[in-house]
Amino acid sequence: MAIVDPSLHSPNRNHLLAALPKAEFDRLAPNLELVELKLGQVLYEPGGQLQHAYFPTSSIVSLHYVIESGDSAEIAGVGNEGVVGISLFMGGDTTPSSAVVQTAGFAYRLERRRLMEEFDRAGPMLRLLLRYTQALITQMTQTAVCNRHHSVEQQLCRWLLVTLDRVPSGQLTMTQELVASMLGVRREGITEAAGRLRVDGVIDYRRGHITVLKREGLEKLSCECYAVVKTEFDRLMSDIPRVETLKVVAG
Amino acid sequence: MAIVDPSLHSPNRNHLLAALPKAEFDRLAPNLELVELKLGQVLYEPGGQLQHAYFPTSSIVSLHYVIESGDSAEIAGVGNEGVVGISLFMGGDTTPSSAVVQTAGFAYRLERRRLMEEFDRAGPMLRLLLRYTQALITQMTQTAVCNRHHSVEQQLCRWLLVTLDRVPSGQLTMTQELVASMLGVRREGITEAAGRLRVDGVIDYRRGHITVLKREGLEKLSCECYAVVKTEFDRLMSDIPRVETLKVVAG
DNA sequence: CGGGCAATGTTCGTTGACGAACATACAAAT
DNA sequence: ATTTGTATGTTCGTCAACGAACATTGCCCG
Repeated sequence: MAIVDPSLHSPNRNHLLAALPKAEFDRLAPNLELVELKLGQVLYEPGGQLQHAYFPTSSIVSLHYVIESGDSAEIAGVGNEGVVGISLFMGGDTTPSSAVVQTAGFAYRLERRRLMEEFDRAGPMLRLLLRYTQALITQMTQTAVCNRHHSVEQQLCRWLLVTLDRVPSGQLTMTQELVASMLGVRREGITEAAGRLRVDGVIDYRRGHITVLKREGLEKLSCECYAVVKTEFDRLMSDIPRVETLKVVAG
Repeated sequence: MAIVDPSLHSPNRNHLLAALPKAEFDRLAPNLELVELKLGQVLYEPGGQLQHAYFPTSSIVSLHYVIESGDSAEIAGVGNEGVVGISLFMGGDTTPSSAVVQTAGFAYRLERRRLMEEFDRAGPMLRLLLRYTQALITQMTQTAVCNRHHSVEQQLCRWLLVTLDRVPSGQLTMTQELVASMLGVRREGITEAAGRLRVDGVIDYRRGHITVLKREGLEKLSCECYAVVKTEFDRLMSDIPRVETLKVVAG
């Protein structure tokens, strides 16, 4: 049996759960189920009925859209700052997009019914989730304009920065093919852009692994979209107190 | 003094207001203020504190984003099916985008405070606004992927269809320059695409006016995005009963 | 330790959109 | 009716991204 660092598996590694007042958190805690998300796993597909909301701790989930031609694009990403499944409380239960695990890891999931019970109390949980949804909208908005006007290289840098924020080690497990699918561009386009970044000493990589060497380099080459989203995210989520010292409920 | 058809100025020409149960509508009605929105008028700008929500009746408002280079793109449009100012109730009060009047007309506006009073009752108004926000998210999502993968001509057709749904006459007051700014492309690109559509007999136009002749033609040449959004919109908003026969409160 | 295969590298022609520059023509105002 | 400004038309060269085809290389697994 593997020895597991409990801090890695505490619900409060997810910022939303951590931001809940104690009363709300304690109500939810017994219903939070730790699940392991594997690379490529699909949390929901277009039209599928979503049964759980997922609060990532160490995993990253990509909200992904596939069009008729087979081409696709990432609409937004969700890491430990957010939750997958906003359509549960926004209404409609499903969306035309899908949610795919982009980086393997863990998440806590909460049954649709439990989520709605808490949401319908119209208390802190509702305000928190709506505020987060607004931040997610900012991300989507920026993605739309970024797709229109910025180059593949700029978008790659932006994407690496966002991912880096969620993977503090800077060691990404990620093929160029996968990155290309996220950005909705050709794999060759990523190969070329990544090659330039490597020559510049900004990143290094080998088969399925990308290492960020100079974060400032990415920031310089990225379009403004990274900073805009980050700033807006911080503004929206900052006045929500982060509860740092929640005790883990002992099994 | 101009004689005005009162049905044009009834709040229930806005689908959201019309969908409210009588009790909720009656509470809000005294606070709804009819305003005329002029072409190009800016309802809010990035960072500006939004003071009212706007429920369009005959006007169309474009949620618009301008990047550092000066280039821009439309993120979504709001007509009489929706409301401008979701950040008021979602949280944050403002967004990095702006709202610009794309087609002159009327709207009812509601003070931020009044809106929040009703929203905080956690009744039908909350559910309605969240459901609409989910539909708006679908629009933004689709715009993001459309910007990545579809041609200017396809996007023009999509945009004309959306606008046509909000302007039943099919007579749009709109320069190519303005359309280009909406789609975030060059004016010449619109000239060329529109020229092809005219040759095909799908549309006709003259200085600042576009007339749709064959709607089916647009549907054929448009990308899938129009249909996806429309279908999803209908799904999300259909189980919300439309109140057709609200009485106008006499002044 | 040596396949075998997936990931990465490289090249080529093609294309859709861009940016700039300029020509034309319509509609509103004098 | 003529003017004038703005909307539309047209044509360049340029370029970033595409699609396809193929070469190479690192890593896992037998």
